[in-house]
Amino acid sequence: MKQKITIRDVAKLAGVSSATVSYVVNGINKVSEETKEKVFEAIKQLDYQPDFTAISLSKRKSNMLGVMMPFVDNSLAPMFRENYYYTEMIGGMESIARKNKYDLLISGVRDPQDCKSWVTKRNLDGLIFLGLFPEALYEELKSLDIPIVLIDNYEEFGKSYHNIRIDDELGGYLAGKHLIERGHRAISFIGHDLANFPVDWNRSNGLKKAVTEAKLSTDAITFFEGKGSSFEIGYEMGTKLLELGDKSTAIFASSDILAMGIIKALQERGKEIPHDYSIVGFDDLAINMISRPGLTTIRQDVFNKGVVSAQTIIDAIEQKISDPVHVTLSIELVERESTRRLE
Amino acid sequence: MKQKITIRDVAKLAGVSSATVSYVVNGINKVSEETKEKVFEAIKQLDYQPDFTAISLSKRKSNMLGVMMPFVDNSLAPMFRENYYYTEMIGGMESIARKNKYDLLISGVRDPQDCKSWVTKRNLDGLIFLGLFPEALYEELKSLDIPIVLIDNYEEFGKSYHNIRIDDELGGYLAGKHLIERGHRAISFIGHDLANFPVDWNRSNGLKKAVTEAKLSTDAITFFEGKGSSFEIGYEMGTKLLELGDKSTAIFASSDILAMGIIKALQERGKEIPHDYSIVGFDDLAINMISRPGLTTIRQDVFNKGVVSAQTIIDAIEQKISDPVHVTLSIELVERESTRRLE
DNA sequence: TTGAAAGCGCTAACAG
DNA sequence: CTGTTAGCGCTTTCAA
Repeated sequence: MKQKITIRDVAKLAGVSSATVSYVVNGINKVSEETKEKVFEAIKQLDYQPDFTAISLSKRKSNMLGVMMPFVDNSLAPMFRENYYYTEMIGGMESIARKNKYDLLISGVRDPQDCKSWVTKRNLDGLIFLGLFPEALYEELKSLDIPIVLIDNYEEFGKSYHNIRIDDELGGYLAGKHLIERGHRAISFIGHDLANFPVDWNRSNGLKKAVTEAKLSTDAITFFEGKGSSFEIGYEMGTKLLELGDKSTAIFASSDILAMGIIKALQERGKEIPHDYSIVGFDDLAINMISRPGLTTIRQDVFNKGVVSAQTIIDAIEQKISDPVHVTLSIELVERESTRRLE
Repeated sequence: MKQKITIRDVAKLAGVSSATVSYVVNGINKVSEETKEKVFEAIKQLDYQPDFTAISLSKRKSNMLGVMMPFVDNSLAPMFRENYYYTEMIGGMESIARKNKYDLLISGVRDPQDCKSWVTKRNLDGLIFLGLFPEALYEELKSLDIPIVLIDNYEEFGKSYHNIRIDDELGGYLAGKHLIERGHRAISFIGHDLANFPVDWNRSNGLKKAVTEAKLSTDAITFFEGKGSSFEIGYEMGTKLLELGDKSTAIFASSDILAMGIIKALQERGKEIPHDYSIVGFDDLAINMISRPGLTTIRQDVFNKGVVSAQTIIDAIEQKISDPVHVTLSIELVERESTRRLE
């Protein structure tokens, strides 16, 4: 194996000290043009690559970002396999990270200790949290003094961190309004554990708001809660809805993937979408293109959410911002074929 | 910010030298039980976390694995957004990596230089390649002397690296046999640039084999080649197939996502699956659950492919293997509702 | 069985 | 403007 080219090799070849090389490499402006010239020449000749590990050690900065994902069944596998929401967002983060010469480290976390030690061991410069974690985790991390970005967080304690989200209530409202305007008077809401998941709770709340605004009784809504937000759960809920003989004409699902599961269940039982049920989803992920009929949904730009999150944390790391940043990204209803006007 | 706890703090508290602490931490067996005891006690008391960066610098080993993904349109975004094949596989890698205390770094590469410098800068211990890259890249990397795992590679030069793949030709053969046994005598193959993508070429070749074996003329197959393997391309190809007035009764698509695009195109033009066309896909990704009718496909365990790849590279890093390992994982045909027997 | 000390490659006072 | 030098936190000879 070839010997690694170090800053000293460059220094020697350029006939200067390693400090000078370091200055040049880091663009510290106190080196004469002439010397710079020589150094650059030597760098090119040797194909010198500064070692991030060493930089990291001496600067206490790794240029690495940690991305925390929730475990499902003690593993991240289901996340990667089925949570297209997260992978799409990670795509956005990656693009910004690379542009700024950061690398992304992705991990699931068991307990706060684990997480903290991961950050310490790897010298991570910042942390992005996808999903909900126990408050103790954030508490534990406070002492680390690195920027933290929370996505879709509504917790009180979350306010002291950077926050990137959308207006979930507005999303629910738009969905509700869309259905009500099309004559639906009995709507089923299908979401994930409303008591514990503020995102779904807010979406359902938006629906309620639309119903109230239209001067309908809130009985117009039937609530179904699953224990998760997967295709299978959607399928389960759809089946349940039929079994219960629910009389609603429209369904608002708190995520696209849930909606797809519901649609499958309904279609398998001979129901036609949108003839028998109008359905609205949420997110507008890339998988939507697969769905037939095309899914009417509340579109959020998930990729961009990743972009903004990564940019926020990098800005924070590089001291361009200090106070917690709270960003609310825009959403819109996209009408496709899964909803219809009730005659 | 709290001062970082170093090995010296532990040493001091335990009343030993830092070298001794290092021995204990690394399980180097030349420390008396008694001293070990004291050291462990001190570690616990201080909640000492060895710093990977420092370890990395002094051992020249980072415990980080690089995963290279191909760029699409100069970005990884489409990969994360739509290539469920890769994300599913990354899930598998992550699980093994974490178990072995490795972290995964994911990157796209522009040119060989870039890649090499990434490895050098980050001190990566190993590299996994998803997809096809120019040969020059691998050449460039040779001098780095780190283990490299290639996924789905059929190139001649790939033989000197570790290789994880399936028998793609067998897959094509199984698909073809399935269709032929069900009475289909005119089959369209839809794949990605056969001249340059051996995976698709092998799959099509398997189909040919089945056709030949059944003593049919190879005219029985019509080939369609798209420039990619996405839903959109599938849609495009499906449309084209109809426009050409192709008389085939069955379609073998070289990936599920392609198949879904094809199905969408056909269904939109009023064709019924499997009544008008029987369709077989390839991979059996999680998105398949969305498809209606359920897609008959060649199932490979993509998650497991990630697992095996990661395990292989870790074994190589830790010197448990030396010669290039070539693994061929098993596949099977999964029959669902998208294929039918021709009467 | 333990410790002193010289690195690993780079940065950043400080001195000149 | 440039160089000297002391770290960053850990490993690993080598000697005791």
